[in-house]
Amino acid sequence: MTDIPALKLKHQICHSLYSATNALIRAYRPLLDQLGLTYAQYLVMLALWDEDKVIIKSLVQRTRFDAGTLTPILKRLESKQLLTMVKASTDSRQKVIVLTGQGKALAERARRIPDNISGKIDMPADDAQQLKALAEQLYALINTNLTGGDTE
Amino acid sequence: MTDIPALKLKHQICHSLYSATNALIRAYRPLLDQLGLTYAQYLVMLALWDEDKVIIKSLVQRTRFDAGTLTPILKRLESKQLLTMVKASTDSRQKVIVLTGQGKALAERARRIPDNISGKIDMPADDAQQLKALAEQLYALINTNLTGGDTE
DNA sequence: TTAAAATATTTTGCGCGCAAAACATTGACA
DNA sequence: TGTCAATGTTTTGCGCGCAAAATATTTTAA
Repeated sequence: MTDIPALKLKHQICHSLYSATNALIRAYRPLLDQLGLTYAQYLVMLALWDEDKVIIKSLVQRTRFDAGTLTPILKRLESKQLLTMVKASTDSRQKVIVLTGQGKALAERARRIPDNISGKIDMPADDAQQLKALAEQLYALINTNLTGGDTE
Repeated sequence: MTDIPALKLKHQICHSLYSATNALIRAYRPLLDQLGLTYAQYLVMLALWDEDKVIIKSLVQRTRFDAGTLTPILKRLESKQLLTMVKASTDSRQKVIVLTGQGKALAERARRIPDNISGKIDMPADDAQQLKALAEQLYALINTNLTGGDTE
């Protein structure tokens, strides 16, 4: 058709990244279903298993979720009794996220997920690490050059 | 907290991939806004600029979108007068997607987007190519080992 | 001290992303 | 030839993802 090489779908990094990410989320789904979590909820729980009793702003930074995305996710996790949200005593604008016993206990059941996924996908460890490093690099580059001039 | 190294958010490839992909989509947004397209719509248009007059099933394969996702995207592109959907004469279950004049013309305006993005992000070409290759590899691995046994 | 700016979170509105179910049409084959 | 499975597409329902606006609270500074 309109033969502009740069516009070929096959040349787009974004398409490869996009479809790989979606495929990965799909691969997680059957495992996460067993924990009653979505992929996004799993990422939030990972962050909280690392460290809880944190304010939402901190979770926004660590999970890299948008605040407007995070709020309803936290509400759903709260309604599943995995965490509670309490007003901070020092600054009542803030809310502190605290894992419940159930929330902490879920980590044990999540334990086998990483190996399970690795086994399912079977990418050489070196390649996987490199993919991770390059994705991190891309993320960093985008968020550095973010405030560039309007490319009219 | 629950100190299970494999569950550390920082060790998750999936998180790096996920946040890089979302960041990339955000980076595209201001450019695509000028064309009146979303990111997903842009990927579909890329596929159609490569080749149109194809049935939806073919677009599902090439774009790697779910059929249930593609239908409403195509409807929106149709309502923007960029394409039409006509029943196939040979098999009336199928619908053929045909670009309109406007749809084809939009390729010209989209022409500068790839360079514009590259300039904005400024990742070394080698790294970008490797990232693409690894993402493709991951996609292929997931879709190969897809029908594995239920890892109970 | 009070008005205005800053900060933390929530809400709104729209467009995916996808599993599962529903529909429509065609093909197979008894 | 009629039934039934297969195929192509759409619908449904829910959960993000995110920009922009709204809300609540705190800080700043006049």
